[in-house]
Amino acid sequence: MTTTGPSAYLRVAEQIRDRITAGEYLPGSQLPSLADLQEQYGFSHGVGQSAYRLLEQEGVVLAKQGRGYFVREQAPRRTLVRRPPAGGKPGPDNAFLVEQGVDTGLRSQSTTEAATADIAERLDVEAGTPLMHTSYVYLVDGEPGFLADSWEPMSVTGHHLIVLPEAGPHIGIGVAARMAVIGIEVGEPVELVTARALTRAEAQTLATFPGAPALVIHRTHYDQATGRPVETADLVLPGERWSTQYGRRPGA
Amino acid sequence: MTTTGPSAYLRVAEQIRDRITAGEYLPGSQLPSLADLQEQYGFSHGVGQSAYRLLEQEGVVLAKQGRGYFVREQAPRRTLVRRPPAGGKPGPDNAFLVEQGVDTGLRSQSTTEAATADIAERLDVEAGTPLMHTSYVYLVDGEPGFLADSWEPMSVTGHHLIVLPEAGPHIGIGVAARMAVIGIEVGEPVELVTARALTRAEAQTLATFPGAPALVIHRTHYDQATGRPVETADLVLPGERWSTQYGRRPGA
DNA sequence: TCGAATTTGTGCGTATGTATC
DNA sequence: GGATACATACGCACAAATTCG
Repeated sequence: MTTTGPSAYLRVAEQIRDRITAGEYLPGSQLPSLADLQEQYGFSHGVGQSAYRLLEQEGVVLAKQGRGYFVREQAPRRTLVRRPPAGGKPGPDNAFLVEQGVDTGLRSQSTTEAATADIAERLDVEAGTPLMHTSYVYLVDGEPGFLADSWEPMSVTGHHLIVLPEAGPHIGIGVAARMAVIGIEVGEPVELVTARALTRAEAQTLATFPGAPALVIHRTHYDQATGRPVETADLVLPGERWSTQYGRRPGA
Repeated sequence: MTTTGPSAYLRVAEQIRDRITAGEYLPGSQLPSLADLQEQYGFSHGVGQSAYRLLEQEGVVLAKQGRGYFVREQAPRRTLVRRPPAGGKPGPDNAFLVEQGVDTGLRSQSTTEAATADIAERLDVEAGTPLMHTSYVYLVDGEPGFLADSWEPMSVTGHHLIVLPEAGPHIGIGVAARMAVIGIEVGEPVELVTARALTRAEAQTLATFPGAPALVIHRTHYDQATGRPVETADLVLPGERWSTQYGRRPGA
């Protein structure tokens, strides 16, 4: 072909997109494999891959390595409430989802590590200070919903049973309650909220595409008596599926 | 090659990144061209391009077609404080920037329009209700910093001098103060925060690229006496340059 | 004004790696 | 283990932007 129209992968992408919006391919169903496209259009499989990657970035299809490409079904957007009702005590991050009757779960893994410069500054300690680092995957309806990473200085919790946030008798009760067990009263956390693109690894566990906009919350809890930080965490929420709420409607 | 180390473009990227962080390449200076890299490392120019593209996604370098690659000089990230000190009255959106000594400005434009379904729901009115819609561009150091769009039912402010938020004697004092003028006491606003990609138009006025992750805040003010919403707004902040803070460190 | 040289961007084929069934 | 599927790396040709003579 000498016609110098839009390039091959764009034409392929458009045809597939049209078929999806026309309802020819239904949400959740499998799309033609790269080999199918190669046979159908005559281009190398890289063309089909470029087309699918474009549609993936548009949020239209989902790639599963070793299985195939699928029409994406969009989950409803959920809201994470970041402030308890006036006078209430803050619970774990998924407390208000549970309240709303959403089925939630949790996977976590703890390791000890040395503080990076970034985390050291947030916890007001020297870089290299020993920390307990816990990674969480919050599940919603059995699927990964959002991620969290928490860091606590070993000097705060190291000598107590609660040193492992998600083991022993104090599972899933939230930072404030865990700290209360060892006599530390924490106030309302300070939250720094920003937006960035998801990394490849994050996108994989969250079943989205790399580069998707995400809400990132840097949360720090302070000891109310001394004013010193006792815990800091990063919450990573895919922007497409989540919003977070600060404040409550009066009378509601 | 049977050595299965990290791939070529990752090694190249790491070396360049190290040189930048070591200060060998200074912010704003030009980096080796793809041809230079090709000669230096012996790979095809695609390897160098992949390396630079990775560094570009990390925000470390900036590509200018036809000119070369440059070490990026990053504007400092600014923080928008979304809660006043305890006991204080909320001011306009840029109040805390002014407090921090940042040079801010404002461009705005008001029109009357009918409520869309989306905005009608947020303001608890019928779709089609007449609204005053005001678009803001907040300037920081003379450059567009973030965007805001505000909607108020004409039934609330229409008979008063304050009907135009940014004209007359009540310019730039914030929603709470303006509403106080007509005898309406508003409480702390409810803010729904999410992340999405910037549209082409937004990216243009904010001097970023379309698709860049942005923080979007849906803010609603309620009349404390009646509980009814009196104003709602969308704040759009490029994620790369902004974070928003909720809560304050105790004692700070 | 124009064209050549230089620089980055895009499209696409091929080989190889890795996950799934 | 083998077949199938997607992912990554990389080379090359050509396109587009910039600069300069």
